[in-house]
Amino acid sequence: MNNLGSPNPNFNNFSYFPDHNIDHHQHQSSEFELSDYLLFDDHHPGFDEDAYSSQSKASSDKIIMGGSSSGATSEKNNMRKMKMEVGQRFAFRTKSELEVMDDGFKWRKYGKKSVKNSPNPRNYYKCSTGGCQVKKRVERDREDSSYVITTYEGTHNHESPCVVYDYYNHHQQQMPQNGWTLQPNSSSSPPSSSSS
DNA sequence: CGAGTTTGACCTGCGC
DNA sequence: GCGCAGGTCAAACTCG
Repeated sequence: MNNLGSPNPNFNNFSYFPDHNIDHHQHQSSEFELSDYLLFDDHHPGFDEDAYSSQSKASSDKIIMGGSSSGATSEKNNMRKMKMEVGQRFAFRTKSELEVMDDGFKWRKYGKKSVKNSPNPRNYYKCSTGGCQVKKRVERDREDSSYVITTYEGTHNHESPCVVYDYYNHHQQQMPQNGWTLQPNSSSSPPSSSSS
């Protein structure tokens, strides 16, 4: 993984661990750590999480890159492509016992698939905020099931609900600190408020 | 009762 | 053209 340190500027309200914290060979204390992250965007088609997580070539990348493909596509097919063309993709790998990271957004699970060559199923989530088309895929690393590979696709068109919480915290100081950065769902020790 | 999850079916693209 | 694999849909189900 060589493209570390390229946080996606379009990924709203998403914070990144600094490079020196990214070392998946030195996990010691925390039950969760960000180990790797990848940025996929229209200008770097070579970086595809499928290439990262498997040897198989995926079709979704082509779908994103190619706005209009064959032309002989059905309306439904076009709809699919439109849905896919929601923005950038960003994948990262974390060491965590929990699969679902609480990144501050509200996700709705819409599918689950067993993946070939992987004992672990892949889960599909959509942002449940109305009008937001961001999706994410969550699956365990096939080579080391203690790692979770999360792939985000698209850009949120709204603020993270936890930003509201942060705002509320600053002004009311009553709500429990709800760190919205990468953290396991049930974690009670979020990284200290990351918003400056 | 509404929101979220589960899960089997369906659709599409790709490789052979 | 066929089969496989990945991704999505949607009805049924669960939970608060």
